[in-house]
Amino acid sequence: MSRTSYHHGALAEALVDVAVGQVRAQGSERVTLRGVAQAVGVSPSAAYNHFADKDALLTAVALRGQTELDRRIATAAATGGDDDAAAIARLRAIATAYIGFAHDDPNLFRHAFGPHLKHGSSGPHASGAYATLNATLDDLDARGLLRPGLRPGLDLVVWSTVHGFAGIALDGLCDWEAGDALLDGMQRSMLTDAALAVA
Amino acid sequence: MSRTSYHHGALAEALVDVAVGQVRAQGSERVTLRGVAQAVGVSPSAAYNHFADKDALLTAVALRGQTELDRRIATAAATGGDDDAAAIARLRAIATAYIGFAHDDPNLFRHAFGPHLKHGSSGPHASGAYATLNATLDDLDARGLLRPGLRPGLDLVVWSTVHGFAGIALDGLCDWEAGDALLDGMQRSMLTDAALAVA
DNA sequence: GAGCGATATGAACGCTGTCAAGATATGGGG
DNA sequence: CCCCATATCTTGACAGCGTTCATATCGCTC
Repeated sequence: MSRTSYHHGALAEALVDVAVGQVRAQGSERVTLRGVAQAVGVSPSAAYNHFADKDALLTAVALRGQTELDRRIATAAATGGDDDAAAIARLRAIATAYIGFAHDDPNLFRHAFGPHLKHGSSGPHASGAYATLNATLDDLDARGLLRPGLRPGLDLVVWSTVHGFAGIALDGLCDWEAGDALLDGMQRSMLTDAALAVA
Repeated sequence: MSRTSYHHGALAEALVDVAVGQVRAQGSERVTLRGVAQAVGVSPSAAYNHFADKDALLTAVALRGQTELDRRIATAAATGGDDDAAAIARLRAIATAYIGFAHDDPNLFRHAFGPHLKHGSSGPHASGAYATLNATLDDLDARGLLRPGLRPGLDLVVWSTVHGFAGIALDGLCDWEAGDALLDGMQRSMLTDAALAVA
């Protein structure tokens, strides 16, 4: 960080920081390369020393969004004790965190998915959030809390359900309050009667 | 429809038609008011006699997408006979049609949801597709094919799951081929063992 | 200290959405 | 039958956008 204004020192990071803020505040569609550069206090063309084009910058923003989602999921999964009730609560907490991110940060969530995503590995989502969900479901299955035969493919079902609800609520097609009922319904469909009694 | 080129006669409809085509082909982000006008053979500002701005035109396109989705769902729901197996197959056909629309027409599907959607009624999706899904689930419940206690809220769960998978596959986060496994898992979680045997 | 690569600037280009003013077609009332 | 009010389309212009290119400046190495 130089005192002179000519060389910034960490322009790339600063640009992404500001861009994330503007995507959050205005939605990715309204974000302008020129506007981001001006907010950083730099000329528009300076950005091209660090990003190939505007899309590259927005891709970096999308990646930040994914990271933030992973962080929220990890935090949610790290709570509770070791008993069956805690295992069930953990799944619920993960799902709630996912929906909560979409609710708290709608513009960043929308941008984190969508065309700017880089699908490096074709496998279902190489991110940490998906691994966390898988581990949580494995735990539930090992405890015998999952209805028999349901575990295979359940990760994708749960992820789709939560992700789909986030999108639907985000589009104003249903109220966020319906999220609790959704998770209730999801749990009723996958847990054993004994597990439901514990939960 | 005049022979002279000055008055078009049905510009509004023509603009939406072309705009739908361009959204389909290039994605809504790349569609240009000027490009649409030129394709129709009209000056850019002519569009402002029929639409307040570009967003209004894109909203009309989104509505067309919703209509197309409704049409596909209705077609899928109109198949099969009156026995239990047909009722189950109907649910599957609806879900497959939903995912199929996203797969066949990714750009239009993406645009049909998202910021350009007009959420007139705050209730969950006033469209025909949602009513069709509800009726199908009611039918399954009346036949006793649904696990007890699952019906309330199941509409939102199923819709979220299918919609979420469409979005996930659309983003390249998992393969479209996983759709069958997803629907299998969904059915396993909601149908009775007897119903699964019939299916 | 000289020079060199990385980094930032400024002006320019073509494209975009949008608007105001003028031209033209259409349809209903004298 | 004609004429005018009105809806419709064109032309020309404006500001703002992403992007590029030539130029200027910094900071590091020899």
